Amino acid sequence: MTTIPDHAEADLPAQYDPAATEAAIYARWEQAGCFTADASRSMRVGGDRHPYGILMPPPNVTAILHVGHGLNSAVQDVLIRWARMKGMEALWVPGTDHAGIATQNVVEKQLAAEGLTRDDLGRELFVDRTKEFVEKTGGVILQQLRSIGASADWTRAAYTFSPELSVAVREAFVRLYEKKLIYRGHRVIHWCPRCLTSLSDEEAEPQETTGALYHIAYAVEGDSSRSITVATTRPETMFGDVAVAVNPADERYQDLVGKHVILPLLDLAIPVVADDYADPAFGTGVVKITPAHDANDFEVGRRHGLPTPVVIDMHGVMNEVADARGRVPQALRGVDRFEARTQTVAMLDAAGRLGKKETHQHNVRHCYRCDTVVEPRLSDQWFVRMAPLAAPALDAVRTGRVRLLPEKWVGVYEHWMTNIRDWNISRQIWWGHRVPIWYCKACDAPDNVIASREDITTCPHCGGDVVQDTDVLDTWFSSGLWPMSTLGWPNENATDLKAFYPTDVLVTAPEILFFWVARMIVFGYEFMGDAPFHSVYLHGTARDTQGRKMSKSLGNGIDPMDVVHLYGADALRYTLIAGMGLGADVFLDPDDLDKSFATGRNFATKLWNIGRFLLKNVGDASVRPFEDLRPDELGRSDAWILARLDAAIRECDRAVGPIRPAHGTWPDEERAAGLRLNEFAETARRFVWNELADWYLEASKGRLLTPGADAEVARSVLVHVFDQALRLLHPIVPFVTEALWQRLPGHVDGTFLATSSWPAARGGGDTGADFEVIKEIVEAMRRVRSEYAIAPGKTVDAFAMTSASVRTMLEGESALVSRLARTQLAFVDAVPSGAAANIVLSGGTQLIVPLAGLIDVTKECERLRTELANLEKQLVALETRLGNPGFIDRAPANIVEAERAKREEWTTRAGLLRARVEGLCGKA
RNA sequence: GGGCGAAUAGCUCAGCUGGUUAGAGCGCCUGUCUUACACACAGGAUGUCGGGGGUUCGAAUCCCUCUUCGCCCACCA
Repeated sequence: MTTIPDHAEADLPAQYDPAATEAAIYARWEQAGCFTADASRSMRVGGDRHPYGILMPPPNVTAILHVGHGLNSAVQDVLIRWARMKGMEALWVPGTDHAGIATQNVVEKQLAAEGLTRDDLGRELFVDRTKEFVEKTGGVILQQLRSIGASADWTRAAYTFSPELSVAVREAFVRLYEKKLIYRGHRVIHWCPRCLTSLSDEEAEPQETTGALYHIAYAVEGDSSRSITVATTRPETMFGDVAVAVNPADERYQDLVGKHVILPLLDLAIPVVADDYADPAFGTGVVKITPAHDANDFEVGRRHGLPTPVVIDMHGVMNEVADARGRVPQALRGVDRFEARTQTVAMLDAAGRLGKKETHQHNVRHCYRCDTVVEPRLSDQWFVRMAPLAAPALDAVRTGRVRLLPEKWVGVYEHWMTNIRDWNISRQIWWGHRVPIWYCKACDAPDNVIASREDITTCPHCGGDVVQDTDVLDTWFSSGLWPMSTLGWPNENATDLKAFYPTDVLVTAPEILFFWVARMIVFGYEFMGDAPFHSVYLHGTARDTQGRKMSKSLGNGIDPMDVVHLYGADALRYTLIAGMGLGADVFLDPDDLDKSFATGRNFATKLWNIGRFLLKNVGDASVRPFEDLRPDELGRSDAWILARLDAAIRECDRAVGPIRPAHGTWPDEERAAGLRLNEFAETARRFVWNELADWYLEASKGRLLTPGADAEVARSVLVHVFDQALRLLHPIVPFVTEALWQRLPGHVDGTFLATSSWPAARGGGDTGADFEVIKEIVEAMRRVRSEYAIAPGKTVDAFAMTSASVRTMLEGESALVSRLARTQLAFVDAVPSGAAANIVLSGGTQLIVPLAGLIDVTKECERLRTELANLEKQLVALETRLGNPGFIDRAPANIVEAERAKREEWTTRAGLLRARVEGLCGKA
């Protein structure tokens, strides 16, 4: 570990070495408690500061950091560091998710490697083993987050399966149950035959699949000459058929309604029912009804009072599971569903019942955790009644209590919320919060189902034995409570809860808008009576150069830790933040990290070198306090850089945006304001690099080398401006800025940039216009030098023809012009004769550069003529506009005024240019 | 099938409620080891703002339409 001297000598390496500094800096931040929020300082509990809270989307406890986490955390860290510097009591709650199915799958894989299954261990041992695994290797990601600089409050790290959070889960479940918002339902749900659990609608992901549509002929009972044909993609489910349905309006089949058809292979008579569900336009217009294996068929079956034979078991294997005696042919029993499909088709073919087979594009749902094809299955599950809960959550977004950014997600959210379906929250796995429901074996009254906040062993009604429901809850049920449970809910008097709920911004990926975000809002209203946050920042995805999502399976991912080791956390953060528009994807090349992260790495190095320059040229002798400088002491470049700093501060503030809605709800004009972190990064970069480094530093070199009062002013301004720049950049690149800030002259031991204040614009004062003129001359002269390929070492003479005031000013800065553009500036009252380049600057100043021996007159004339032609073309367009009566009448006065002023300037410029062309090249 | 969004420089994107000669980063070209930085400095080139139509004094910006991509939702067996 390297220690950081407070006032380092100037012999720092030319290249920033993040590895040597980052870990040490982070350790010092953490030791000093920089990131630990003090709830008592929140205004909500009588403190002196506005609270500002962010809740980390808890990564899976088994996860290791990938670039998506990096991106997500970088955004949050920029915001929380910014809020902290803004003087708010900033709390970023980190934590992990026990991730039910995902974690269970990992442990099952380990067991499989040992030749074991979870059943070999039994429930209790399996849960113990998983717990042990999680304790030992879980939470690695939280450590990794430190190395990318995440300034979370680790003293409050939470875990969705901790004892505290388990209390919250039970409380929420029981309350909802008591309000009859949780109920047990017997219906067809999505079942993963590999994970052996049910899934919510959101967890069963549709994938576009090319399948086959098989036509099967069902003979009409009592009329062997007639048959009707059904079309199905899953022929193996035919053994569970209890009817065929036709549309009541479909004339083709009207006479068959009420009659029976013979189910092939089984010779079973099943009724023909009329139901609107059958679409006359699809396939043959006849649909087979398999209530136990299709959610829609289940509804049809219910409407018509049909039985529900189950012919596929929990493993996705054909079997007579329930109400299905004699329905599965002997040959198919115990056969996997896909193999059974092939065999069924062959059997139908042999029986002469198979019609055509068409290829068919359709969506097949897959398990979001293991990608197995989901099987619709009839079973008993716990559901949350969503419609009443969704209403306030929908309203929150509509009224602006909660804003979603980018706003395109609002429509998606509203659509989902208005068509919301009940949420299946029970899972038939072992790793998770056990459903807090017990069944009494003995008594029936009032019913035998007991929901309890405490574990119970006996029935509160009859004292008999009870057994707990074996299901666990959907992992998203506990995540949905995250904003409350991490702050102490259900203890409504918990200080953190009072101090920080509701929080401010939630940063996450749009993929989990419904899984997580919507449910947090729902629970927030149900249990706390308010939304958990006022802004949702939905960021994009990390993609490779071909636009593919980075993923483990494709092997196109980038390990953020590699980037940290190679270029540092700041390089990673800056590259991600600067490259990511609001909601836009980030494109990186996993095969060329050097190129991908050059932006951030180069920027960190640039900052480092500005620091080196400062330390070398300013030294660590005491510096006049900036506040003591009088306006008349400031040089032209000082005034200019201070004005630019003010502008940069304002632009950064505007980019990050309003902290929170002023009155609880976002007004329309602020709904999309702020959180433009890429604009923030770009503005800060432009200021530091293109203004501070490229101009102010260059302008200060001469001054610093000449001891005296002006050098003291320059030292003071330079330190002040760099200090402010480091503050502006700290949220994005915390390490290098902290390392440099602590080396600034006057740094007080034990203080951190991380907990210092955000810059405020000073306002008023000199706008730095004088320096702009100098800048323009330097730029013009550099162009001339480049254009005419003048040797770099050679000094050029230039004559300026300008107003007396500008002339006086320029005379005072001739040394600067000389140094920056290697130009010897003199003044004339009239354009001298002879070959020369002539440049007209804004404000009418003319620069005449004699180029005897250097200039190619033909080329110069060519250039001037082109310039003149372009200008004249623009002027014509401008005249047309100004000559248009409609424009004068309708356009706002200030626009018209601006256009007139422009005409004036361009006309003058064109005149001068024309004269120059005539002088140099003769009449055209 | 329904809904939403996008199309601007070679690439990734800014361009806010219509109004300077449409911008940035990266890339590209030309010079330069100028005493903080070659991970740098200086200079430069590049766009019928997806096509067509309309509204307007004025359109990259608003409206319609077409084309092409993307996203979300959905029970079409």
